[in-house]
Amino acid sequence: MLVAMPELPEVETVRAGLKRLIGREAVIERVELTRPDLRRRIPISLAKRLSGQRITGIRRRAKYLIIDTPSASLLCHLGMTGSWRLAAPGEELAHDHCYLHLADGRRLAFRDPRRFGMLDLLEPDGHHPSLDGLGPEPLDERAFTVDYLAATCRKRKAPIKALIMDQRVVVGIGNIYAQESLFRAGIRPRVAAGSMSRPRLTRLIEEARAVLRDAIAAGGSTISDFRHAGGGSGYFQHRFQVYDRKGQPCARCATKLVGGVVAGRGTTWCPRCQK
DNA sequence: CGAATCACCTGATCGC
DNA sequence: TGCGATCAGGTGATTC
Repeated sequence: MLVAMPELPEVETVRAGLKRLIGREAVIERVELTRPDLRRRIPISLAKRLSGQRITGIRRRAKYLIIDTPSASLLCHLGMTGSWRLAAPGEELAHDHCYLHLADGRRLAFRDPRRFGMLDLLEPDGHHPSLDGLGPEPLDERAFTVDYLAATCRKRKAPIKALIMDQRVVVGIGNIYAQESLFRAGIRPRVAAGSMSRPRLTRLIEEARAVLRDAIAAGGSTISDFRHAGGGSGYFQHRFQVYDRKGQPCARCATKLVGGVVAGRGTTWCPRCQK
């Protein structure tokens, strides 16, 4: 089965799903933690700070989900395998790490088998070590500009793929959407960032936005243990053109796709379409 | 400083 | 059938 990890479109889909699920008047009656840590320790004050609080909003920043309350916010990263779902009464799955018991009797479950995710408190001032220093949102046309990207790439010898996956440069793009963006833009992943021309960077920005928008519109991509908020049925399986397709024919020219390790991750590209 | 490498973790897959 | 090795990847720490 084709797999896709939670990158910007998937997190955005979870955000939208949770928001619809929660509705207008949701109150967190109680927070139940089933373990003290994920990849990092979960603060013991988290349950106390969020219990009894009304949910005032659900946001996304980069690949982070933020559930706001007047007291503090819940900052959540899905890591590789994190998911939120509406748990059926009495349902407890392996790797359920946190339950938000709502005042209306419903229960939201955070599950993350691999525990690469994160649950933390975000103070009302909005500052957090994981958020400070993040780059612009790729869909923010005022912040993620070709001027900005060209200045960032200048004199950098790292592969362009490494740059666009670097959350300090631009957020939300992981191994999958980096590969898809580069394919669509006709750029080889190993090209040195500093050697990219302005027109090519412009094209890359456009294609990255396009593929992210497509995936959001399609409801995010998915993996076998990834559930959309609400656990709905029939979630869409996004069609990738290069990710995990090494050895298969290019969708555009039918040349056999090649692969290697770029920026420390498995990477596939078309040797003919991408220069 | 930039760039590369490793650690974290479980489940899926592969070879024998 | 079973079992060990390998791989996947976001982030953050470490190394060069």
